[in-house]
Amino acid sequence: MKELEKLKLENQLCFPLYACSKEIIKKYKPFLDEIDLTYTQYITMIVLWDKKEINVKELGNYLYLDSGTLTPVLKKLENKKYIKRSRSKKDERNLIISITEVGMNLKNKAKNIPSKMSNCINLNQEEASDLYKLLYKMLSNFKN
Amino acid sequence: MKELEKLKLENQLCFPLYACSKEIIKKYKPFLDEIDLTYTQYITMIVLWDKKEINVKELGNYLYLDSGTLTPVLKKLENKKYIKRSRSKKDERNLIISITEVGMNLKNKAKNIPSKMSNCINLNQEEASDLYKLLYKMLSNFKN
DNA sequence: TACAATCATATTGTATACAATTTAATTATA
DNA sequence: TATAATTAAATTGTATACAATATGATTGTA
Repeated sequence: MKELEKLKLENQLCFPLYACSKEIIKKYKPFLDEIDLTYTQYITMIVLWDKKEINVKELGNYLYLDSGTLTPVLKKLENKKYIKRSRSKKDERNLIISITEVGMNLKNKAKNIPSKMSNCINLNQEEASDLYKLLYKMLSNFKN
Repeated sequence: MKELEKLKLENQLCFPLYACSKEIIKKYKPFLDEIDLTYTQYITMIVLWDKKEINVKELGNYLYLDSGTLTPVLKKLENKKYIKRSRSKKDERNLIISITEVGMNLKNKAKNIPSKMSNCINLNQEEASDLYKLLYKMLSNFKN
């Protein structure tokens, strides 16, 4: 393909990635509205439902987000009483995020969201699995 | 898979899509900095390099963006003299975006960006092609 | 032809993202 | 052990995104 051909929207891999990501996140909205979470807040809670306790840096490693994004998100989740923010006593630089009981209870309300989302995506099991593998292969390259 | 298993970051298709999209856009940054464009401005210019003239609604259909996002982006591109914004005489509701000569000249400076980006992605031709097809299959489902 | 409905864009408000910088704490080292 | 270097979060500034609403133009229709 010529250089100028490659410079078209339909010939760039990044564009459908960017558009798909946004469109799927829009599909989440009605489900997430029911439990009063944004997508970013949702993926944060997903990590916390699993880990219970984590500092901002580690959380950012999981989510590919930095403190500039996470600080305001975490403050909002704290206002909603889903998490607590407290400094580590061992190392005062670290902010420990821990899930509250209210936050833990939210998991039960969220548990059917993945199934609902699967229904919004027109890929079969195999296609979804292929896509998943390709995306994680790319992601592995970006780590660090 | 159990419902609660699905509620993990590594079991949701949307998350790697969201993370990959952001990480690739970050990879564009040094190349786009050289021609003083953000990613959103870049994909806007890509459409204009091809179409030369288009209204906001149509542009939004290509980019999966609405006027709330595009209006400020287009004003910035106009400030940089890459495009002109003018109302259609046939239908004053339509804002016609047209590329300037300066804007058209930018295409030459941008033409090697796709090749540079390909080098940042650790997928071979076949994998990239598979990924591309899966993403466009998903996207087709979101149109409208 | 009034005027209701629709349409295209702009505006407002909220929530990310992220680069760059700042602040405060900890660690390494002269 | 002072202090330089490093680290973790927070802050600042800029640029999206998008829902909801407003505005002005056009179209459909009673």
